[in-house]
Amino acid sequence: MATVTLKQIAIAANTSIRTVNRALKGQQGIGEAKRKEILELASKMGYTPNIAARNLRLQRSNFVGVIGYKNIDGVFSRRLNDLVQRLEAAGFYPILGMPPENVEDCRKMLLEWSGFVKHVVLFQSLSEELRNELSSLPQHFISIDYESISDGTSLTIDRSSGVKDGILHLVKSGCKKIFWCGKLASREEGLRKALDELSDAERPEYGHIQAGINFDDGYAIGSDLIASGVDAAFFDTDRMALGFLKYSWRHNIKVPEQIKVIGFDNDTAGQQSCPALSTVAHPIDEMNNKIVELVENAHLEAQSFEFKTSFISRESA
Amino acid sequence: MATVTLKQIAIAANTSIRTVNRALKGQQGIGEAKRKEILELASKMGYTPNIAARNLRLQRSNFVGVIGYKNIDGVFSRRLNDLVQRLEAAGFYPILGMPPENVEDCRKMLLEWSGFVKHVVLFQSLSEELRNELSSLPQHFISIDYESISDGTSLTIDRSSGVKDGILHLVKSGCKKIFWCGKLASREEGLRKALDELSDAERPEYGHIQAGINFDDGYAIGSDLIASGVDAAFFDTDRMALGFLKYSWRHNIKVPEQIKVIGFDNDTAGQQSCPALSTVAHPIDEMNNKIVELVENAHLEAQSFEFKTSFISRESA
DNA sequence: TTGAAAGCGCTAACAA
DNA sequence: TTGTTAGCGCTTTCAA
Repeated sequence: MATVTLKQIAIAANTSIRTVNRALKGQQGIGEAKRKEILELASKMGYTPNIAARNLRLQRSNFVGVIGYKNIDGVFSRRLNDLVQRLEAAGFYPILGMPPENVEDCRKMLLEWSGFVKHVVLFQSLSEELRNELSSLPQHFISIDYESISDGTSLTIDRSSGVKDGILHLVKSGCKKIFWCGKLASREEGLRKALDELSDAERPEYGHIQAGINFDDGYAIGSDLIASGVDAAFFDTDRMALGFLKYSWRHNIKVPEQIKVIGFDNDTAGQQSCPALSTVAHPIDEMNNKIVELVENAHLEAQSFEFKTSFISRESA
Repeated sequence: MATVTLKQIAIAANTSIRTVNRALKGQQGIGEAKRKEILELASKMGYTPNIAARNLRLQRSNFVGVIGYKNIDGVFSRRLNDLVQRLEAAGFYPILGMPPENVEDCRKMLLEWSGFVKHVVLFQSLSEELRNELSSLPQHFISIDYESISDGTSLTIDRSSGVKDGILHLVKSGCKKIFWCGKLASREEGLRKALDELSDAERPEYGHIQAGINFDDGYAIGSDLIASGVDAAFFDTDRMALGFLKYSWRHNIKVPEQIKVIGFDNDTAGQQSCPALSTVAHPIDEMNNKIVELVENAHLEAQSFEFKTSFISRESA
């Protein structure tokens, strides 16, 4: 912890705190000789300003709370990485917290942050109970992608836009029978939009396999999917699509020749898979820009913004 | 930011700050009736203690600086994820910083943290210039895996142990000709140790392909590696091994039937690849335990500790 | 040009 | 049982 203080320098220089402060801050109203002397002394003594004390005095904060996913791997890690860089460029640093298990833990964590943090970015869906609890806390909440805290601002993601483009891409590539695998309503909405946009002649046959959204789930539905005789499948997540890729690899099914595959999330693993996975990407840059803007300008009113996902075509479709 | 203060409650309750403080802290020396009244008032007014002020007064800190990799994806993200959880359980929260580009930026960042943070965990190799600079700062540095800051403590990883076990595993599986692909000395050391440990009869033929350590590099050396007629290859990183997997997939080479493959890092992508990648894992749990221990006990003396990597056998070898 | 002093919100020794 | 007060390290107003 900071160890040498203004006072100590003042004593050593046989002057007042105010004068030392002037010298250090490069302010007017101090003789050149004295300034130089103090500066040298400060550097010799290894002075470091205590920003915590400064912020207390100035009622400022240079930290931003970030509450993330349990599993930092995956999309969240890329989002966070980008956010950290942008915040840093603006002179802010993130304080990281895991999403709370219960109301108690959550309250405790945020109280530990109080006085340090004005804004908290929430990358996590929270129970209504928790959201109510939070709205009574002094911080301003920026919810990413989920229900906003009352009085907080929210940035949401339109997942359907990228899915729609993906499906249209499949149709343009000649697919006649497309299945949706998974269970997330946000994805289905994209599917629907694409189908609605197509004429009766263009519209492919469409089906749905209900399934979980992890690697193993994608693997598990492999045989059903193949049995259905589809041209193409859209999966709720990349992990899931990767699971299906594993299935088709084991059973000698060629992707995309026999069946085209699209995932969702733009995970790193999908960029490196065989074949490389076509996917839907989150609007990371745009959202993070907005977050930094809100933090910098200390916007504390409730607002909301929406951002669109986009389709990325790679080897699998 | 916290908005209602002890003073405000004191005024509202028509008493002194000290009494309010006693009530809130559950301390002795206050009448039951008064305590109850104050507690109710505080909750009605939405009081939140300002921890920044408390810490300033108590000369304490509940944050830990963490300087990470540029790219938070990969091993680092898993390490960080685990560390955040452990720190939180101990009542600490990480402040995240990107590894600095230059001495200026680094100094600036750490100065912004002063007063908030006693310990800074460094997950990044730093130039000697930077390390010297840091040793003059008030924080205590815990270097993970790299040259330590003078007066700091360091936790290092013995990468060779896991590599050695991987190679021995290959030999036990009957491999007669093994190549090392990459360029990292830490990996070669493991190879050497394995070869030294084997008798002349057991020792496989051994070769080396010099290469970069990314996905594309692994792909690029595919043809050379196949041409060499090896039955197993060890790659410096999982990304690289994944690149080779892509090559072999494209050229219809069966892994592990024709060639066994081992990577390094235990990346998520390698758990999901086809085939699942055998790899060498970092000692994440043990290291993070030690970090939390150091932070909790406010160990400020220079120390060093070493941790071992371990081999994980999956489908590719 | 220089310094005394108040105060950010909190804790705790000490006095009443 | 209650209150006064000093002080953590800093900034800044105001007076000298």
